[in-house]
Amino acid sequence: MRNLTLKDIAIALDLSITTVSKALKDYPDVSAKTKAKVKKYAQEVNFTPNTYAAYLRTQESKIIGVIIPRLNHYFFSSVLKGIMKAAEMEGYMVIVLNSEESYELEKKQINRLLKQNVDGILLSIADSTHDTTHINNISKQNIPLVFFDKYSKLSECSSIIINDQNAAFTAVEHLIKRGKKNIAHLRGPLLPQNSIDRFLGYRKALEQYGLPYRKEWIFTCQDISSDEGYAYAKYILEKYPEIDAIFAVADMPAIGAIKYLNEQKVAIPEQIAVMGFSNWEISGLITPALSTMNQPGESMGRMAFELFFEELQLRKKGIEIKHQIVEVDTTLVVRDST
Amino acid sequence: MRNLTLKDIAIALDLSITTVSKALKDYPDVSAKTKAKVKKYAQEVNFTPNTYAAYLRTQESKIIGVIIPRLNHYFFSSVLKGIMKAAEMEGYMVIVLNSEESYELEKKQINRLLKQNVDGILLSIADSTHDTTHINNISKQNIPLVFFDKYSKLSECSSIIINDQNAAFTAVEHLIKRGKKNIAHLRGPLLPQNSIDRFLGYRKALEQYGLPYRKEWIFTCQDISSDEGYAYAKYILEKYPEIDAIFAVADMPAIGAIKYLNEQKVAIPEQIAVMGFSNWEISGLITPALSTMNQPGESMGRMAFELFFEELQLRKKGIEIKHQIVEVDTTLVVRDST
DNA sequence: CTTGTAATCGAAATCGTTTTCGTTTTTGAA
DNA sequence: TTCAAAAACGAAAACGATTTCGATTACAAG
Repeated sequence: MRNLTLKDIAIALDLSITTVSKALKDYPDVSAKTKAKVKKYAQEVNFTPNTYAAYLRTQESKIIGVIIPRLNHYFFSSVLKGIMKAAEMEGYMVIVLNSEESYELEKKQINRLLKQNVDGILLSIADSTHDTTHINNISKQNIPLVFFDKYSKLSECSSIIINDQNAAFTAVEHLIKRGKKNIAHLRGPLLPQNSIDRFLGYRKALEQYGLPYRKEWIFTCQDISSDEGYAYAKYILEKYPEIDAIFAVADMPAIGAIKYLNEQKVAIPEQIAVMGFSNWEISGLITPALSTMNQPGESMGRMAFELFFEELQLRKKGIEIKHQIVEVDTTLVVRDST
Repeated sequence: MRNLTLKDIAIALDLSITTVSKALKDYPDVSAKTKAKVKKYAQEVNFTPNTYAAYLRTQESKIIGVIIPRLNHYFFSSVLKGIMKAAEMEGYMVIVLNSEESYELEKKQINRLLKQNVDGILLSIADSTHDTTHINNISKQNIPLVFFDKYSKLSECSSIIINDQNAAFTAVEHLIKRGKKNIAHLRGPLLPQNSIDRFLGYRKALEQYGLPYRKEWIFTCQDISSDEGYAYAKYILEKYPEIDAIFAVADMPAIGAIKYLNEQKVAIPEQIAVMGFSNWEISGLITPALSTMNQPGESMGRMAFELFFEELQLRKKGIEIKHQIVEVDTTLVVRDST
């Protein structure tokens, strides 16, 4: 049982293919009677135009591509969920690709999407991406591109992000208001702007509250894993017993740190407070529950799609597009670890 | 800059479109010289055939659809990761849809995929799905369907699953070997076969080791959430202080239970041991680390794609397909909670 | 120098939809 | 009744790749 075509309908109703097509698309040169008849029949037999044939003429695939750097990762899969829900409302399908934080893979995936003729690409740049020529290829093909969460200052396009610096500032400020004076930072790697910004927010908070910034209290997590948090917590406890708080670049290292501190029966938050970043589902479930900054993944996803969709409409109308950088609010989530 | 077409190459090399197409597909009636010339040029200009145009003739979209019931869920996003990696190796793209465990939405998503003319569908049935006529529509359209993790006995098609009953048996057996005698079970809802099977495995282990099965020690988690685990742990502690172990249908309720037990300063595993199911990334990071059954999501995803791909090849060759039910091994992961 | 065969190549139809443009029919006014 | 304008419809040409089948060329044998 194959799908019906316009031809099938045309034969059934003794009309031409042209008229059927036009009736379904409400062309003005089809009579109201004919339109009604065609629409009724199409409804009955559950007809929808073949998207591949339609593409050949319209050059619209009604498919967008999404590239995320990590798949089984709470924040990114939340974003994906938001994207998919918004896409569905406008009748779009979503092809998902994984860059695994790899520059090479990201390049490859972008090319795959371009070859697939998607109507737009939503991208969260891989940590290891150091240049953007592959990304600029997207603009050359003249299809909308929207960054989410991680973006590149080198490529001019719409983005949906959080203000990492302000959020980190808020987080560290919270630790300070809790009376903490010696705050270490588990920072992320050098490449994604996010971890730089969070680091800057950390430093700014120290400055503003007159606390000394100590370089040796900055520890870099290369893959932002719990293992790193665990190891650094151990190192901190042995080497810098005066440290009374840890601000981690993400929830995972924070959770790893808590695990080690729990094992050592260190009082959290009394002896050492721990602050995460992102608010993963799990963060409220560990003991002690992790204080963190909430990053609204799902609505970021929805907004990313909406940015794409707006841009597409403008392009169709030939209106010049001005790219928007939308900053989403983060909120402080205070739990038991601070 | 639009994508190149066969026509562009034909003009550039002063050949016909036909010959270019045939050269690229290694037809025997094209001379070796011409083939080499065409292939070299196609390589240089990075030509790949337009998939939409190709589809019209071949009826192959090189896209598969995946429907999962939950997106920001460690196990399912791991499966997705495995599917996508395997699909990429065979040049397939993956459209992902979310059923949100809803029967209605699952129906809708299947129809969307059928209208999109995907080459195959990989499906993990929603918990609330009670009949399968919408699934049988897929067979009517004659496209391969593969179940993963959750499946329906009513629809005959290939599946990649674990043996839930045996795995649950192993889990409970482990608790028994640890000397636990009063083992409660946080079971899942009545609909997905998985939670029934896990329950049966639990009961079988009790029987086999001569422990009494007590109906009032079975607690049903409707959405398999940590909140439910938390609440039931509280109830258990107050009402049945003799219970010395909890086997949960999944990691999330187990984590919720541990959270409550931690708050009440109950010794885990001495007073109450807790056993999960699935082995989420986070399960090893809570305190105490959760013992659980490992469910290899990523390789299940890979194998699901492979089942689809094999079936597709057979169909192309006109060979009759016999559906396979592949059972993947689970492993016992012993940590600190038992 | 024919002639038959094998090796190469290309014209054209096809997939299903969209859209331009021309044709037919209807309508209303003169 | 006649005729122009408006309304309704359909033929046909795209879109880009695939594939059938016919046409051309090359080559060897007679």
